[in-house]
Amino acid sequence: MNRKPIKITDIAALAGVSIATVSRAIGKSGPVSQDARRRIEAALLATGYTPNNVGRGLRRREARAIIVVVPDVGNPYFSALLRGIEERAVAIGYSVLIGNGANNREREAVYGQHAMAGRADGLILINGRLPYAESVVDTRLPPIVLVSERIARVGLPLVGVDNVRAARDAVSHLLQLGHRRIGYIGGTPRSLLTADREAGYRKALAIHGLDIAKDWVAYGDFTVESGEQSAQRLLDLDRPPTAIFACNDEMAIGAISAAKARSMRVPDDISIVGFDDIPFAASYDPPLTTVRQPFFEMGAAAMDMMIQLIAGQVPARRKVLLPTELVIRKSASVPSS
Amino acid sequence: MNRKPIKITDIAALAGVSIATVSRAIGKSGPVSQDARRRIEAALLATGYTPNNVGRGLRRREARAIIVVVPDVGNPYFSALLRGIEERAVAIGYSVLIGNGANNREREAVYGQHAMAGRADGLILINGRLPYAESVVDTRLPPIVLVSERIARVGLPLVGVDNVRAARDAVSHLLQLGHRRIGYIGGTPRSLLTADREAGYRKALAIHGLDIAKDWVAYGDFTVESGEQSAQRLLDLDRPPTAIFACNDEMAIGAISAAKARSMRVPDDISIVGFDDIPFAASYDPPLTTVRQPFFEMGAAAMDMMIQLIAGQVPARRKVLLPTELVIRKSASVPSS
DNA sequence: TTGTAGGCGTTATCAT
DNA sequence: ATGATAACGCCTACAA
Repeated sequence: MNRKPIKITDIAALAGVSIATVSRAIGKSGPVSQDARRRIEAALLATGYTPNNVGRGLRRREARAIIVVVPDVGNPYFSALLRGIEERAVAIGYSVLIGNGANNREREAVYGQHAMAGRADGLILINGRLPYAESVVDTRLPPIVLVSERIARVGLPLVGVDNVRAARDAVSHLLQLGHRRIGYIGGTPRSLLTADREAGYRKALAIHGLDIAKDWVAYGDFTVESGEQSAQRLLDLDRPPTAIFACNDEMAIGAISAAKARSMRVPDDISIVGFDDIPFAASYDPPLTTVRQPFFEMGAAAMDMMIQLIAGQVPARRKVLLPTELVIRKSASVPSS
Repeated sequence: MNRKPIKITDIAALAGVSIATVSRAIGKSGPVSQDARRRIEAALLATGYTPNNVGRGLRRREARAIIVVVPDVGNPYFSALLRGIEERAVAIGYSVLIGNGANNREREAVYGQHAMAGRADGLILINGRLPYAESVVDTRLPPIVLVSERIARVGLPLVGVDNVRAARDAVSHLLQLGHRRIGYIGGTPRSLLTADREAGYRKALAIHGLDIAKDWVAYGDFTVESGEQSAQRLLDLDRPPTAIFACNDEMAIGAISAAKARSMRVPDDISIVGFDDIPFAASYDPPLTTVRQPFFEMGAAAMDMMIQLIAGQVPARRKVLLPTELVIRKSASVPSS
């Protein structure tokens, strides 16, 4: 219990030099004689000294940490993103603080506070919502980078994918397989993700000159259960779709459940395509055909952008769109009818 | 880009008092007159001032943050754990730094360094491995709490479950259903988790006076693929087991895949039980019968213990074992043969 | 090449 | 009840 940290003074005493020299030696921030350097390094080794981050941070006016606010750490979708961020952060000696928004505005606001209290030098938001009143935007906040979901009306730097295009490609795949009646399951209607992917869906059908029955579009809330329920609605129609494009993999899995529950085979009786390619997509039965988002790369790109921003540089692009890839597995095939 | 933080001096000037009084007012650490308090609060409101965490940390010699080292943030298993930790941490104004060990000793060591650099007041380890040489244990490190996996030979405080007992209960369930030939798929052989759960498996069979054929035990590495391969080995036996208990859900899912691949029906032709109850266990086909670990509660308990440790208190118990629960879904039933 | 000293923003001690 | 002032651990002019 009686931890007593080693301080720069201890090293200085051991090496028989001043703390300034030690600091210069450690930070390579100034000239140090061979002789002094040798003795300092010996002391360093003997003690295992590591500079105190708090003292250093105070002096340098930085925290060397960033906060990542996610809507819910429970979502597997974020883990690869976090890995990407973490990978880059660690490389330059930054820490990643995880902020679990818990889908809750107040909880998210806590991290805005933390940022303003100097706990972090930057904020990466993965939830499409600002953790503070918009009025504060330009004053006491560190740099902010958005990932995945843009925020309406706010021109913040963003790393994401082209959702419209990706959705269009996924639905085009279904069309090429021969489907003509294709349903869409969106997430929460207000989400821009839902809207963008729906736009892509509509565009693909429009290109083929196909009309969309109003009944073919249903909205859930990104959960497996909501996907199940939405699919039930679509399947209950008089002329149900022969294929469904779901806005994320969880809902696609829910849709498959719903189909199986009424003894339909996937993909023989109905084709289903998801979005994200979460870790479990490949292990599901049938393995999910889905749009892969390059989560790791997105996280890395976001952190790279953040590093530039923190350094006071203007990033090359304020909007980085990474390519998606349609991963064709077994949940979609030619229509039977 | 020209953020200029508000400092305590600004508040003092605005309120017409000394910084000492402001500090007392904010921290409720001393007497402040009604009048002064009113003026200070007005200034606080007007500026939106938040005390700088770094300055405070330096003075108070604390970081008000803890580091959680996980083997791989990509694993869904950890997310609920993180939520539990985060929930408690946030309640007392602590930050959670996430340390992605990436199953890599060097990467893990980084977080030991961070801790020693005063970046965090505590270390929660979820990987059964120390992020530093054992020789440093008692010197410059903050309090440590282990979660889930104990570390051999090191008497650190632990929050987990009774793996032996939980595994025994799961296998007993299989026995009660009527199975007599039961296989076990473990994780990496060196892992204590693997060993403990295997011990429970053996104990259950021993109680029933059943012998275990050497071939019935296979080891993977906790991944879906390894579960698939291990199950193939078991299924290839002349007299294959009628049921398999897998050390975690991923491997159980892999085992189900393997069974399906050879046109066996689960649970009709073979019963499979997992461990963990990860989010996807319920959505799989068939929904997985598994041992639920109370991850959220484990995280919360670990953080509670950490809070005590940081406060210099001796925790009530150095080893907290939380109850597991066998969740009976559809992947195990009475044997057909 | 080296050391002294001031300051980063806050809290705590000690007079007043 | 209040206000100077001295730390906290580190870095960096500046002087030597």
